[in-house]
Amino acid sequence: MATSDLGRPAGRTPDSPRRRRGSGAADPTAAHTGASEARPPLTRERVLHEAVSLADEDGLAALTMRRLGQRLGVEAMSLYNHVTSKDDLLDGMADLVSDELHVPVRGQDWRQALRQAATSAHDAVVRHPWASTLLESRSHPGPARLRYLNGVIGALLDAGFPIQQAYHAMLILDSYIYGFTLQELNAPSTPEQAAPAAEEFLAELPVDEYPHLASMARLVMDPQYDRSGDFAFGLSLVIDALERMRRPDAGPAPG
Amino acid sequence: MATSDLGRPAGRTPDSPRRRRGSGAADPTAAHTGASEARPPLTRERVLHEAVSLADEDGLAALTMRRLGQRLGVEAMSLYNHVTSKDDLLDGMADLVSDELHVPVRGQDWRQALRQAATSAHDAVVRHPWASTLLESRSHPGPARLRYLNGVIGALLDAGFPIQQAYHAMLILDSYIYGFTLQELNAPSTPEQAAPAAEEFLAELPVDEYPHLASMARLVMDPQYDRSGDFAFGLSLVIDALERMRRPDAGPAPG
DNA sequence: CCCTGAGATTTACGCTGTAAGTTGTTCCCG
DNA sequence: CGGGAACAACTTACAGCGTAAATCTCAGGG
Repeated sequence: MATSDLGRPAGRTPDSPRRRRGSGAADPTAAHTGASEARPPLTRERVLHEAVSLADEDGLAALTMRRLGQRLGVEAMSLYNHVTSKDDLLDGMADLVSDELHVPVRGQDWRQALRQAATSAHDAVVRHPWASTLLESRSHPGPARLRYLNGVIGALLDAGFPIQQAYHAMLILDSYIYGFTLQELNAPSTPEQAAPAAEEFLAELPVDEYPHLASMARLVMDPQYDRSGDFAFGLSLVIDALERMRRPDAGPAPG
Repeated sequence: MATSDLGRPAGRTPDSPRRRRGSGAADPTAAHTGASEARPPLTRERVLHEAVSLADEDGLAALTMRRLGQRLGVEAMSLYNHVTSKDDLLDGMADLVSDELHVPVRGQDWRQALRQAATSAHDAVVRHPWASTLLESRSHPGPARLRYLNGVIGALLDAGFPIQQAYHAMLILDSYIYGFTLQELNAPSTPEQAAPAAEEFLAELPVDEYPHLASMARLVMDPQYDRSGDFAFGLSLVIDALERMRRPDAGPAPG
């Protein structure tokens, strides 16, 4: 709900849609048709939110303009009054997800701040698995993503990282977050799904040919094994490494 | 060129294509039509290699069955004699790329071995940008990928990592490789492309709203700045962190 | 000689994103 | 109140997609 201005910085120069903002001040949902129970008018926000819901429920492949229109009680082509193309739609969806990320606030311990930011990014992508491909890959970052990036960099600079080190730190951190989450999404998540899948995998695997892989598969398929802390574990390892980059001479566990 | 048996472990149970291997022994390229200059017969390998070339040249979106058939001098439907579906084609392509990765050999220093493996993975994905999405996300890993995974795990176990730590280490390492490379691919690579793009980005960016992001953008768009060592830098940082995980009590720079 | 069977082809279907043209409604201005 | 500009929604159409199903081609074996 937070974001109320999408799509400003990316230029694009479309003809009509994209950004209504400066036009008036009137709430578009309070328009015309007095008490008539006509369907609520389409807005970019409504289109984007419905697209996110559709992708959440049925996957990104199921997000077609026709199906999206159907859910909004409208023909597919009507969507193009609020969105310049499907690509623009995806950009908007990506920024809607970016808006769910925790942006570090000044004055906090930088390690705590980064841990929160990273965890929120991880969680958001888990909530919206289809966004994994979109978040980093869209070449037109929206305002929410810009806010997030600016906040993370700010936290690093505040912590005393020189800008160059901050750049490296962010690169490494984002790589970990993004890469880990993508791997996680490609593995069946819930234990009741994972167990039979792993069973089948191991059954088909030529164990004598890939012995190390097999024993690791056995470890992972153990229902005892709790994977929920894996992300945080690696995250701490990475953040500790960054701290050591910042203060090379300090002891192994700085305070 | 190395791999000569694709697609064994994944089961699949198709009807006719997928694996010919045990059928005879005859080289399929030496078939019939004596000296006639008929086109060489299609094989799964030929189809996969041409698909990789096509994706390398024109991107994954341009890889359609019709265009692929065209390049092979054949109708689209003929491809289905050698590939069960487009998904199967993608699996095969992914494993062809996996075959370019360096598999650690026993007895080597584990840090050196992992560095080589990681670097080869990074380079392979840079060579085949379309593979970034495919490599980790295919749920039917081919033999080349299995070899790679088995080799990396073996290197970690040889180094003395308990299996659980090895699992964490591989998760973190793969996350870094995959995440970094994906980020890298989404940024314009060559300086002559990057400079105007960054210029435009900075020009459109509300600098007072995102000051930290702006100053980092300025750093990165500096033509002086050489990004070629960034991957190796982060990789060493991660590997050092893994070493510290293995030997928590050791000094800061173990050797 | 024809039969067989594998592989190439043809045809067809339902789907996609979206360009272009048409209709309908709302709002502002005189 | 009427006229007309804006614009949202609808309709139609098109080229392209993956692939199921039926058909055609032709070398090799009986």
